[in-house]
Amino acid sequence: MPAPAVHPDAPLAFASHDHSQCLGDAMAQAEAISAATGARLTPVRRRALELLLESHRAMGAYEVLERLAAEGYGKQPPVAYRALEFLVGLGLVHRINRLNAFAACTHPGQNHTPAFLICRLCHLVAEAPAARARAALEASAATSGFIVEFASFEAVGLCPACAVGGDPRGVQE
Amino acid sequence: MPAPAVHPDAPLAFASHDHSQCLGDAMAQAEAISAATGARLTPVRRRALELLLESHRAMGAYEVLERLAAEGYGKQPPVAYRALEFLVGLGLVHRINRLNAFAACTHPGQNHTPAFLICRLCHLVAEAPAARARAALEASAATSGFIVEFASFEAVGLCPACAVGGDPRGVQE
DNA sequence: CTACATAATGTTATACCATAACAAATCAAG
DNA sequence: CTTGATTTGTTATGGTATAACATTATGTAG
Repeated sequence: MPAPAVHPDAPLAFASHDHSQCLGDAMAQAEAISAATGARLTPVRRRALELLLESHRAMGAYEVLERLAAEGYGKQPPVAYRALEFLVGLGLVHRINRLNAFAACTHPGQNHTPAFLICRLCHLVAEAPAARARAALEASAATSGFIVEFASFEAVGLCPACAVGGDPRGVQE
Repeated sequence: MPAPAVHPDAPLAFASHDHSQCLGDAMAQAEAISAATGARLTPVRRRALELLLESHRAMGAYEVLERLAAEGYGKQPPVAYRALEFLVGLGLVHRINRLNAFAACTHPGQNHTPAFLICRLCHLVAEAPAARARAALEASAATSGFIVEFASFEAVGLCPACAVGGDPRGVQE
């Protein structure tokens, strides 16, 4: 799929909330997790995470790169991809395959299997708990002897706001 | 050929089975679905589907293209992408986002929400029933007022064969 | 403190995935 | 047969991602 079909100002969560606090919390969590695992949350990595947390939406790697470059970091793709890879490895950021994009985890540290809810109209993306879905998937997989190591759940549909607003013709899924 | 008597909701790829029959059945289904919807299952489209059915794996668009080109069809990307798009539209082929690849549906025509089980060692892909997982996801989404229209379930792990063979150091993906 | 090993950053170059836009061929219907 | 829509094919381009290597920073053992 082409470019970030990600809406410029689409927040990551549907509900309004204290944004600066959720950012602070997440960064504190990131610090803690990094420290606990001995991983180094270097300036680029930290900044990449902040960018994702601030925007509260899914961003393409090149979009992250653009912002990092503007702040004096490297200007080539690997700069962004490596920072994102690091963050994904620590569970601080999730990759959304359907969008070829990345989003900061809204509740890192917790043992969770996230599901992503992608609104096809406003492109808002939210993270929902998927523990039960994962259990069901694992059960289904076990029937054929398959062992699930990683599972991704991505849903396309209508967020609360767009659902009430009617359906101004499909943007497709 | 009439609708197949059986297509138990079980992943075919991992189990041994009469491959030529499963291919034949699927092609018959494809014919039927095309006819029913007035869609034209032209030679390129038909061949693209056969290629996917034969390999029983997910294939990238360029891999499909390569094979089509070798058989005298067009040599440019849109040739493959258009055939695949057509097949996806009819539900005969699924797109696997995680792999940026496509796999033939193992039981087309049936109303199903598929989950893809991707072996990280041998790269075989099986389709497993995900009705319960979908129900769980919908329930979770409903909590935040989100309406699920399309859901994708993709699991990476070990297929039965690779699981017993031990873990020969990740071919990973 | 120095020297070494390791990890992180940055670069260039390239590969892979996907689509837009247009021309030619094909087909279905009147 | 002619018309209009669909399909196939092309060229060209754009978005996504990684390999490979040079340089710099960091941590650690001596």
